[in-house]
Order: sequence, then structure tokens, then C-alpha cells
Amino acid sequence: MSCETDTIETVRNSDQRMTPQRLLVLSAIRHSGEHININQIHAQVKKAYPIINISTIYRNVAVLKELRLISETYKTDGETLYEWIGDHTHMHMMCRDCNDMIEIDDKYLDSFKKDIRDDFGFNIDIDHLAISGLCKPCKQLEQVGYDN
Amino acid sequence: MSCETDTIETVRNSDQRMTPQRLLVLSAIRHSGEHININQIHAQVKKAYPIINISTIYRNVAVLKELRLISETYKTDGETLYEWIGDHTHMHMMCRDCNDMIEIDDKYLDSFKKDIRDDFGFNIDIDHLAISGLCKPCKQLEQVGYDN
DNA sequence: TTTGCACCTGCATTTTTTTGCAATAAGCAT
DNA sequence: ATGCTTATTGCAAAAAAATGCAGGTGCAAA
Repeated sequence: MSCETDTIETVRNSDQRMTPQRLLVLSAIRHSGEHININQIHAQVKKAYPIINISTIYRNVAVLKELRLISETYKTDGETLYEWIGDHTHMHMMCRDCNDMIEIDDKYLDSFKKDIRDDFGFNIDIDHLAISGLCKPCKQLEQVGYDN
Repeated sequence: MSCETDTIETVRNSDQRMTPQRLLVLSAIRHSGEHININQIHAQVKKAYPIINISTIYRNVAVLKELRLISETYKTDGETLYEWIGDHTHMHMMCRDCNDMIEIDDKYLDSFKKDIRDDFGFNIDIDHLAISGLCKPCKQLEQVGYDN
């Protein structure tokens, strides 16, 4: 896989080493459908490398996040999810009632980002935010007067 | 303080009770300058109520957050901060290099919120997000070719 | 290929956060 | 005021996450 090669280069070019453990963490995240949490990564990596320690997972995830190869999303219910940063960057909207998450293309942020850059000089990362709110169905339930 | 009265009503109207512990957590957050973390809340409450348990702080913070009296912000460096939700709602931009945080008025989100509501029916909360990015000074350093 | 240095790992330990449970107390109704 | 129901608390214990350290290992340079 050539994309794997890019990844390895990215890691090496930054004074970091590509260890088997790190590679496994990386591919667990990449090959999971979309979002994956620490325990799922651990379980996945264990299949190929049973003795790996959970702290190694934590530390590798921190490194990969730092390198911006993966994104970290704090769900509003507390869970932390990781995701491969591919080309279709997006953000997350999470419903505060049903906890459902929808993905929204980054293009919606374009003008917001521009305003912030113009007025504050702050350059927003197209990082993955879990923005909380009320999804359509829950909003409708609320309007019907059906409390919670 | 009449505002305190409103708060107490909010709590009572939702099947929750206003205990001395809860009130102290509430005012610790309210009277802190802006952001405050769990340990700071704990330390603050202890002054008036020395035997309070840290788990009580965690649980009260969760309740107050649920009631939307306080906001919870995950900084990109991992720290979790709490803040009283007053009238001047705002969001946070945190620099991924220097970790400095700036506050930005919610009005900047208005058109973004409208777009999301129109296209997805999702109603974004004016919650406090810590959006990561590069602040002006760090961006300039980067452009000078001064790595990290 | 070999060497050397700095990064990484696993393990043990500490710190932080969550949870179960019995006792307590808030606050509504009488 | 008093009693009753049930949320809340403190404590202990569990679970989750972070950290220190000594030995192992990637990998660039010789």
C-alpha cells in the first residue's frame, strides 16, 4: 500500500520511529470503519500482537494525533473517539438527547474560518469537533411538548 | 443575590435538589474569573466545606452541565475546564503550539448555525467549544521558518 | 555491517475519574 | 411542624488514563 508508505515517511520525518506497535495502532484506526475508541484499538492490535500494553496504545495515539495523522473527538457524552484523517475532512454534530452523531462537510466552516482569520489572525484547524446540539427528530419531539 | 435565586429554581424545577454542596460548586464556578478545572473547584469548595468528597464535585459538575448552567470545555491539551454560562456566550480557540486560549463571540457562528439548521435540521448549542488551530504569533513564527 | 543515540516499550505505580451502596437529608404533602 | 419519598452524599473500591524507569530497538551515519 503506497499510502502506508506516506504515513511511514511522515512519522520518520519527525524524529519519531515506526515501530510494529505503532504501525498496528495506525492501521487499526485506518481500517476501522470510521470512529474507534481506545479499547477497540487495543483489542484490534492485540489480535496481531497479543502482548501489547494499553499504555502503548495511549502513547501512540497521542503521537499520531500530534502528527495530525489521526483526529481525536471528544463526544459530548464523554467518550473519546479516534479517526483517520483522510481527504474528506468533516466535523461531527452530536445530539445531546439521543447521542446520535452526524458528519458534516468542512466546507460549511469556510466562511467562519475566514472571518476568524481576518479578525483575529487565528487559523482554525479543520479538526474534528463534536459540536453538541439537538438533532431534527429530537427537536420535533421537544416541540410537540413531549418533555425529554 | 437574585441571580442565585434563578439558579436555585432551575435546579429544583428539574427533579434535582439544591444541597449546600451543590450550591458551593455552583458558586465556585460562577465566581472564578473565567475557566476553572475540577481540582480548583474542589479546593475552592473545601474552604467553606472541608469534608467534601471529590466524587461529589464530579457528580455535581455533571448535573450542572446537564442543566446547562455551566459549560464544559475540553482543551486540546487534555484539560477539562468549566465555566458559568452567562449572557456573553462565546467559544474558545486554543493554539496548538502555545496552548493560549482566546475567546470569540458567538455571533461569529450565526451564519454557520443557520446553514446547518437549514440543511440538516440540526440545532447547534451555543456551547463552548475549544477549537484548535494556530494563533497569530505562532503562525508568524512558523512562516519565518522557525520550526516549532 | 556495525555502532550509538534517542526514541519506545512493557511493567509497575500513581493519578484521575467513575461507580456501588448504605446512610443522610431535601422538599413536597399532610 | 412531621413524615415520607427519593435524590444526594461520603466512603471505599473499581476502572480508566497517565507516568517513571530500565531495558530494548529503530535507524542514520560511519
